[in-house]
Amino acid sequence: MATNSKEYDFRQIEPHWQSFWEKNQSFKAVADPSRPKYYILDMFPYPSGTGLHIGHPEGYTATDILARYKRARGFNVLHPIGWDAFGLPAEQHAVKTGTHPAANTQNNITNFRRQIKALGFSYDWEREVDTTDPKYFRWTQWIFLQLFRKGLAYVDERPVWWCPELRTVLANEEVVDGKSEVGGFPVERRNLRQWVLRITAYAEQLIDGLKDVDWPESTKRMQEAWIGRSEGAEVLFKLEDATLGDLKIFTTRPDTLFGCTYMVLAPEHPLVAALTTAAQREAVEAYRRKTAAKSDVDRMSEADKEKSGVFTGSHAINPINGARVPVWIADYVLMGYGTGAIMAVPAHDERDFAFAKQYHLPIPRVIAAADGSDELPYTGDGTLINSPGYDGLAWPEAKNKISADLAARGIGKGTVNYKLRDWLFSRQRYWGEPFPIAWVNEADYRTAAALRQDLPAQPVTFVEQGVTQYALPLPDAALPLVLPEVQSYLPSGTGESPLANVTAWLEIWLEVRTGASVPATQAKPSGAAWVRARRETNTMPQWAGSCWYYLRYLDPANSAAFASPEALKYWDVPDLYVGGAEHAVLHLLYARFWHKVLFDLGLVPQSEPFKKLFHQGIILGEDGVKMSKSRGNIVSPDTIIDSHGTDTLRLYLMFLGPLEAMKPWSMQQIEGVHRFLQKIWRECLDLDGNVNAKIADGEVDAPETLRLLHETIKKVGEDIEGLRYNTAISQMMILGNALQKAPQVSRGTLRIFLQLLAPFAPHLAEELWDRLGGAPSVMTAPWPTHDPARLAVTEFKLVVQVNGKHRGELLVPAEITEAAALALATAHPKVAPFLAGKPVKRVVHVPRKILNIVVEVPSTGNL
RNA sequence: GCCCGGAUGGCGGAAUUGGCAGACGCAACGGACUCAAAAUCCGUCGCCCUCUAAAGGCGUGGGGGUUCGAGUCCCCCUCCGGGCACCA
Repeated sequence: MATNSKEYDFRQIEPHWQSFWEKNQSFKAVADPSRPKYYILDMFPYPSGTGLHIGHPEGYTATDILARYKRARGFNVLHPIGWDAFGLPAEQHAVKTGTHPAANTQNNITNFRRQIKALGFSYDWEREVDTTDPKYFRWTQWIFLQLFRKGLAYVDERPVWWCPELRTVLANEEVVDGKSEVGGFPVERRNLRQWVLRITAYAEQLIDGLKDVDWPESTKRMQEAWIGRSEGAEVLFKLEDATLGDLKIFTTRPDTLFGCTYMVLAPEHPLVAALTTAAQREAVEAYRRKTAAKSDVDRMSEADKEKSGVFTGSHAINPINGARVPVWIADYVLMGYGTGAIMAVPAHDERDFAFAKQYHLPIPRVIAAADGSDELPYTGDGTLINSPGYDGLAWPEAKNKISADLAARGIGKGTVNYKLRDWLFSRQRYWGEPFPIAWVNEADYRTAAALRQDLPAQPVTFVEQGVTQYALPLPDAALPLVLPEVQSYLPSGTGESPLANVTAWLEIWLEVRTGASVPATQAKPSGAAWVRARRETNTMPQWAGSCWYYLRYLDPANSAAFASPEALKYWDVPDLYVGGAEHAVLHLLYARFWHKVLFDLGLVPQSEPFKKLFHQGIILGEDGVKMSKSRGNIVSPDTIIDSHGTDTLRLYLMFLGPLEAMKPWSMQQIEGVHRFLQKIWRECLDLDGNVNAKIADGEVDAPETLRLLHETIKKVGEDIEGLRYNTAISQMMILGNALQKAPQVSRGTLRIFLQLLAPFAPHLAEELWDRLGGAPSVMTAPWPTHDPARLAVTEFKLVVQVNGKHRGELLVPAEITEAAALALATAHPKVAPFLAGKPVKRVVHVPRKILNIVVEVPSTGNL
């Protein structure tokens, strides 16, 4: 039932149809194996306190248009939304105000939900997920336990940013120029106990899988570069002091082994102390202290500055030629990559070259440049020189041969290294998923191991003050482990999370089979399965909840599994995933990692989670720069919905330009699309709100109008499939203008027009569809199909060129021959003068497009 | 430094496999309607030359090339945006 508004009163019409959809559950998705499904996913938002940003509706409108279109094409569409609601801002707000972060989070969600509903998106609200809901994070914890059991989670000391003034750990992005972003206090590196996920075990699979997905090439390349696979060899160098064993290095260039004139160890390398001679000890120790005080960031920012390092006093033996080479330490070699030790070949490596110059080390050339140049360092192709036994070989050949020779001697083997590091998976925070882990002593762990089948093959341990602690997972039945109430959301002050202050929750008696617990201050319950335990105080990072939410949408209320096998099979993974390019690496890599683990465990049917990915572009402020509070150029969707309506906002966001482009907002341009919608309203209804008198039943449309209609059906459909909404809208404007100029329009034509418009401006389309006698909803009408016969033309405009220059046009029959066209062209009054007296050299005829007559140009002597 | 992406009127942008550059929209200008304004409708709208027009010339960041024909393909360069950055 439509409204009775006489003019385009979007303030009445839009809420009216939104409540119609809600009442009719128009977007509810029900699994139905007899129908083809289409799963279209948005990156779910973090519900911030500032509300929706104009960038949100850009991506969400794009997916909504496709969702509505696919429904009209007969697909069973799954289009869900939810909240990535754990996160730092809510926690900081809690620290400031003392209110529970959950309360603030729920307020923000309520506001986001209101804003998103006002935009008229066709989400199935019954599938809404909230990562902070224990019913949701129960399964986040459960998946973590699967990783834990598989040996993919471990505990290690890792350096983190610590701010003594704020008494808290800071994330990398909260540290700016060595100071805390909040307050500007100095920060330092501190080693703290951290959970780490073994994502490196999946490095190869994560690269391989990229071959099978339809993603932007740039995003695939970024992930590839992030994983950073490189093939090379590990080579053993004997140390001069044979009691110290061998020094293992990694190189991608074994062919340059003869050019090695020194070795470099990372300052943290375990052999450094033993290698350092008495004479060098003081200098080495000083250098190591200096390096330890620096962060990775400092080490990086000094990258382009001078190299630095210290000689250890010891020497190693080059296995290829027995040469005695000095061993140095330098911070340009990183302990975290390869073996933390390199052979330096200054002639053919920029970094080694800079270092050798600095410390006056020899730089012998062993690769002759292909172009004969003698500039150093030289890192290009060439053939070996100064390499007895290998001289004259091209370097790839030499690489193979030297590798093989070293392997035969048992002192080298081919290796693959990755830049990818294991994933630091814990935060010293309150507002995150608690780890379902309790720490126990060795004897109690043995007790548990005897009673349970679900512990990892190797126990996860951590040595604290000389005592080895064992990580005991809670049994599945004990999930979710919820956050305790705390007195203060401030960190503990020791670098541990606020959870470390909650003694009754933290120090417990634990029943190892059921996960039941009582505070340790109470008497120990009787029974051999009760042990003394301390809960894990870290919480999971915000990435955790977003790693698998697309699976929960399939079956959001399931309390027996994260999703049923039937739901996983029917809905499958998203057919399209739309979100910002800022998640190109982290979120999209982490989620792929989890999905592959679930696949290997037989818990999901496919090895990649996101078959097709698209990044919407950024919308800049009217001043052409990124929207920000400080610039005051932020546009709020609420304001525009109030002034122009959500249909106008949706249409304008899509009309701005290509979806993937970065483009500026313009308040003037939005008037254009608003006028277009008003024009359509007037085409359908007169000033009294009655059906426009020019609308007639029957065949009243001119043939050219019908052709345009069918061209538009074709183009709009194709453009929606290709996410080219800007050109789809411009085609609809062309048709709208033509209908306006026609003296009469058939009701059928107008109704098709409204169907095409419906995915873009659904409220207006519903209203006018109803007012023109359509029922019960424009969305239930099947998508129109174009009739190819209507597109046929009998004659067309042929462009005539002379020597490639446009000289005239001919209206000719569709199937004209080249000879006939040439005859017409030579007689053409605008063309003839350019042909007069000049012999025709050649004629190029592209049927239906162009006729180019190439003639001899008499030389004019001088130009 | 390395790897991507981009540059088209006053503005946002359009242009199958190379085939009428500037669709569509904004702004601007002229006209109709109106007492007037808004709204709406009709028209003009890349630059140069020209009284206007006809006709012509130039034109897709810059320079070269391939081609009957280049916004589109190739080489070099400038600027802008994004990512990575001592990974041996």
